[in-house]
Amino acid sequence: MNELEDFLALKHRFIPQLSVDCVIFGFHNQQLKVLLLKLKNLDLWALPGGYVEQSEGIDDAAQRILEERTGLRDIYLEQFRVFGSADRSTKEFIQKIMEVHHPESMNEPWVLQRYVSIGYYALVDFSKVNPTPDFLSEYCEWFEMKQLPKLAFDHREIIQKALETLRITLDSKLVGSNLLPETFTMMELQSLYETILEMPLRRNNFQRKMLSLDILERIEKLYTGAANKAPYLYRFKKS
Amino acid sequence: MNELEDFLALKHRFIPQLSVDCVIFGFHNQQLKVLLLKLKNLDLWALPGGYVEQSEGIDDAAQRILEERTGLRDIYLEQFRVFGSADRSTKEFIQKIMEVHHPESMNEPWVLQRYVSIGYYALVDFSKVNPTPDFLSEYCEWFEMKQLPKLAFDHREIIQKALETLRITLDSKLVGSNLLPETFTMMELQSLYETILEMPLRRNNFQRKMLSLDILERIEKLYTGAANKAPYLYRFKKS
DNA sequence: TTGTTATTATCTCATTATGGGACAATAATA
DNA sequence: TATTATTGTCCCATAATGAGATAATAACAA
Repeated sequence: MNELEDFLALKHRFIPQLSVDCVIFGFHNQQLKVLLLKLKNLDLWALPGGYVEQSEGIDDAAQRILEERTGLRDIYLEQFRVFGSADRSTKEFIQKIMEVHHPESMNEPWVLQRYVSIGYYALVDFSKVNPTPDFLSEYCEWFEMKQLPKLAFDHREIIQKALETLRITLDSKLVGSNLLPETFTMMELQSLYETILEMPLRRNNFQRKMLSLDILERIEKLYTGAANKAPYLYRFKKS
Repeated sequence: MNELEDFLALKHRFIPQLSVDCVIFGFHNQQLKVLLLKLKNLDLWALPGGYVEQSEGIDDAAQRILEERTGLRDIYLEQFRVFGSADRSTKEFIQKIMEVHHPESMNEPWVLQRYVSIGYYALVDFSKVNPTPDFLSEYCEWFEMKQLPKLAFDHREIIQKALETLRITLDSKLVGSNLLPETFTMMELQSLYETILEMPLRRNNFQRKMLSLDILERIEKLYTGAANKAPYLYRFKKS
């Protein structure tokens, strides 16, 4: 547990009582997924998160945390809300975690304090992510939004709010260019929208709308071997 | 300066390095206004702000700050962004303030530290506000958005971001019911929208849109004494 | 009383956007 | 060569929006 001791020793490096939590969205097999960490010795999962260094901007802190968990740089990132109700991180809960990990540090006031957490959501290309646990966790895995495991603190609420924000900004933020691979079919783009919005869309009208935005380039056809007309591949115009 | 000493003595009451800044919008004489504080002994104005108590939710802290500056309770409030770049509050700047106020406290590390600030915007009925300075300020006054004075820190940027957020959420948030008095004419509502959006709107189409939302109740006519047709008064339906 | 004037409240019509069905094109397979 | 499962378009009814035109009316002037 040397890592943990180092961590506690370095407390002056960080802004106290302030954390950053990241909801990392990916899209795979027609489903929206979230990257989560399994906490060591506990039957609980948590969002990738961390603290803000004294000389570090909050967006930089989020990018650093994201890079550590995914291996990716310059990820698409949006601050969406601060979670700071008085009762969100109960001492009892943190205490439970600390007992298992490091009984001596139970009285360490720093980790038992109440935290205000800045919520970010990130959009990543699922296929490019290399999930990496941190020193508090054993695994780092993707979960379907529909089948989230038991989550620590108010992390379920944070994920929910992130999704709501994503829905609202879906049209204005060109979400597809971050969640899909370089090239994709119109059907894949549509099913991404359908998954996020949780509602069916009409093929014809969706295509009309997307093409009218003038943000897509049509590339060659994709021959999948299926017994039907081959769909076009698209990519987002870079501008 | 006893108040200031009390304030510094009570530092353990608050979450360190975290502040709340409120952009309080009002509407008067067809103009959008912001409530600002004149800092004592400095040619600078600042947003109403404060700190979060250890046992207080961040929204509660914002409401408390708002009540202290306006005398109003249960104000309409939205969290809109966190300002936390590494260089936003330079030590030099705070030091300048402290020199004037209280030379002994210059070395007080607490107030010289870097701050992360949660930005809220509030919508209030201009006519009901009783502007009240805090212990760091001499005056508390309304300013037109178009004629802001010299502002401390990054407060001009904070105000700008608040206005942008207000514009984007204008349609979904029924802004009028918070910025206008109980009853108002359609023209007043329209000029509120025009002021926020900074663009002219057409009378006929604006009225059609507003009435179609089914959120307004038409009351009696307003006889102003002007030599023309008297406009109807409206109020927002309560539901 | 009877215009006159400045607004306010509606109406109308063209244009654009959206919802929803229909149909032709086509890649593999029978 | 016909069949099948999709994909890419087209068309039309309806709804929303932009923009001008017209009617109503409160005070005032003649």
